[in-house]
Amino acid sequence: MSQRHGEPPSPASSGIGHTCTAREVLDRVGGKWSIAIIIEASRRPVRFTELERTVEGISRRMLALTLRNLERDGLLTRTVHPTVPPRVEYTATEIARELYEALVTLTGWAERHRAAVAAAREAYDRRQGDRRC
Amino acid sequence: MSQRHGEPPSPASSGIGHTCTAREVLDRVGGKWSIAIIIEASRRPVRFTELERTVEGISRRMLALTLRNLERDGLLTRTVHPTVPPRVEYTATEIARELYEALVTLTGWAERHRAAVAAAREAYDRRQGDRRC
DNA sequence: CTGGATCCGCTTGGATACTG
DNA sequence: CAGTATCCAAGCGGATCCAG
Repeated sequence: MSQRHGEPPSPASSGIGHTCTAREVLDRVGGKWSIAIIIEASRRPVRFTELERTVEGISRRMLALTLRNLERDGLLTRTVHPTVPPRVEYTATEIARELYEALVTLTGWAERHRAAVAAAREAYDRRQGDRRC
Repeated sequence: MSQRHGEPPSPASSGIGHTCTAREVLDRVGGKWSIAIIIEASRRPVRFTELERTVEGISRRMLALTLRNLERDGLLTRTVHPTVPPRVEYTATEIARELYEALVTLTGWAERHRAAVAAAREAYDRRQGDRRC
C-alpha cells in the first residue's frame, strides 16, 4: 500500500470517478470477512471468541487482522473491560451500520439475478466443455 | 473453484443469509478491475485495446481474464465481427447495468463518509505511531 | 487486433505455538 | 480470553512470448 487515500483529483463524471469511489469502498469491505463481521457487530456488541465461532471458517489471524482494519477505518469500536479474564467487545459504529444499509441494495441485486447468473455460467461452461472434448 | 453456486441452504434472517448473498456478489465484482470494466462497457460497446488504454494499470492478462469471467456470469456480451483485423466488442448486459445502479448506493456511502474514515484512519495511525516510537 | 500459455514474484491467508 | 509471531502453501497478478 504505497498510496495514501486522501482526496483524489476528482476526475468528475468520466466514469473514472465512480470507478475510484467504488474501488475505495470495495477495498475496505471487499475482504473475505469484513461484511460478516460488520453484520454481527451491527446486531450487538461481540467478543473475539464469539466472532471466532460465529463467523464460520475464519482463522484467528484473519479475525484479528480484519478487526484491526475495521477499527482503523472507524467502522468498529473496540472496548476493553479491565477485568480478569480480559473482556473485549467490538461494536459497529453508525457509519458501519449505514454501510450495511447500502449493502442491502447489493444483496437485493444478487437475489434478483442469482438464477440468471447461474444459468449464464452453466451455459458458458457447457459450451467450453464441448470445445475441449 | 470447487464449489458450485447453487441455491444455498437459505439460513434465513440470522444475518448469515445477508452475509452469504453479500459475499456472492462481492466475489463476482470484488476483483480489482471488474467494476471499471463494467462501468466502461455500460457506457458503450468497448473493444479490447480500448479497455487496455481506458482501464489504466490493467495488464493484458488480467483484462482477458476479467472479461472471460464477466462474460461467463452473463454480465458482458462478447461480439466478434469477422473482419480483418478482428474486431471484438464487449457490451454490458441489462443485469450488469442494474448492478452498476446498485453500486451507486455504495459510492454514495463512500462519498458521504470518506472524510470521516480518513480521519479515523489518521487518528489510529498516529496513536500507533506514538506507541511504536 | 485479440487473446492464450508460461514463468515467476508477491501477497493473502491458514495452522500453530506462544504471550499478557 | 484476547490476541501476537512465525512458518508455509496457494493463488493472484505482472511480464513476456506466441498464435489465429
